[in-house]
Amino acid sequence: MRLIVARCEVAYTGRLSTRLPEAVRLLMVKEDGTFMVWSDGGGLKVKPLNWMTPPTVVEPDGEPPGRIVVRKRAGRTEDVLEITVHELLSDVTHDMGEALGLEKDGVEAQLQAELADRPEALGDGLRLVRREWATDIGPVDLMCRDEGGGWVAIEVKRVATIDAVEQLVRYLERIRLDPATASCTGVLAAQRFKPQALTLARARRIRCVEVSLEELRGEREPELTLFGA
Amino acid sequence: MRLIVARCEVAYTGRLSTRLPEAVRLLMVKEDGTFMVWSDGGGLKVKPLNWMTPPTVVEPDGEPPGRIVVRKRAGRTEDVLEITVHELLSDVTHDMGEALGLEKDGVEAQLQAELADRPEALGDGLRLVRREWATDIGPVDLMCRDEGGGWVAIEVKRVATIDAVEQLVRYLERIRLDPATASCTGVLAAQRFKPQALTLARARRIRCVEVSLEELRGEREPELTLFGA
DNA sequence: ACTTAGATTTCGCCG
DNA sequence: CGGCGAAGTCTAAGT
Repeated sequence: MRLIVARCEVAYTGRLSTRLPEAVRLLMVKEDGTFMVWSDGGGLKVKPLNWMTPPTVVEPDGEPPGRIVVRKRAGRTEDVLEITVHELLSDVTHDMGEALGLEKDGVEAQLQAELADRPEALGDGLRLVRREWATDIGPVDLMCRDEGGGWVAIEVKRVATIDAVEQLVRYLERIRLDPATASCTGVLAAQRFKPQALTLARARRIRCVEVSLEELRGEREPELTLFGA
Repeated sequence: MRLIVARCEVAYTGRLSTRLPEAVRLLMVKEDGTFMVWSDGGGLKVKPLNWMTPPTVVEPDGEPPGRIVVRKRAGRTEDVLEITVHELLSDVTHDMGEALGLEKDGVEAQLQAELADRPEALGDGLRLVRREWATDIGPVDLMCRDEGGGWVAIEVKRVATIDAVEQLVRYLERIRLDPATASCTGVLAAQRFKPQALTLARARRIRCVEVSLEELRGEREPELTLFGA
């Protein structure tokens, strides 16, 4: 990885056009060809001011002179990042070797897996029939049956937005076309609910259940929050 | 800005839990308190492996010893980034001073502005009534009237997805509740249309019009593409 | 190669 | 401060 600190201006043209006035910035060039421009503040926090993902071509390869140009083919057009260097303050390269990937735990997939193991957390007597139940517009996360044998389609989200409600409604439309599942009801399960989602869900007769990984894993008492009827 | 290169392991607990095995990585600490962990490759390109946005507390402040802990209050819980340093390879700080913001040109706001100036690009005789026409669930981008005086609600997107169609349909539902605009029709304008969006738009009787900034600005001939009827 | 959906999305705007 | 919607979203997975 190469780290260049320089007083410079930056111009980008591609999907849009941007310009950065002269200031001291960090130019970060990763081994894979990723190129990024960072400032110390300026509103953006975790996102670079400008960037280009591989495959990139950087000119020139050697000492940074007055100008660095990064290019990339993007369909029929070309993306160009043009850096005018006014003063070079630092230029170091570090060999960082191989890096193993990031292990994650707690994303939506885990939530779905836990709910598949304990569907009763979403309603008394619920039994799992299938994960990823196919419809012709995509799979519903969980398909269950309740105590009375009724079908229940379940959509799982980390954060439930208005779009999640619409998505489940679309699935239900399709599922109910089949006489065998014509009376299927819908449940939206999420760690967090946006108010608009709750409002729309009520109008669409979707039941909402707030869940948490800790509770599902039995680390906490299940203080189930049910919205709507 | 402080740049630390070190062989280290990283553990994060917060909204989820992650772990990074021992390897050489870049620790980037911005003046505003943003903390990031970078590797040279590893799949992720423009996103850090781990990060924490301000306000953060970093312990300790001085020389990085065997351990660096970054903390942040996040509602009722706490986010923690714990870095075990096995070997310090570099630790430099650069004063980057003030940096002016990024000037952008070509995003959705521009597209909406151009269409507000030339609504006829979306249909013969269209005249703008108001931008950001308010409904009780949010504003429609453009409200127009056609040659016959009929109302036309227009949603502008850079890329039109199925969600954009749903959004416009929700607006139309509300607009049509008012007898004065009960016959309002809908137009979805975008630079690019996803196939699913076109299919759903046809079913929902939303007209789709492909537009481009260049054409709207008169830099190219308007070779209008109309989808559906 | 293209499309779809999730993300510790991030980020800006407006209430 | 919190909700809402755009983003050069980015990224991974499926087709």
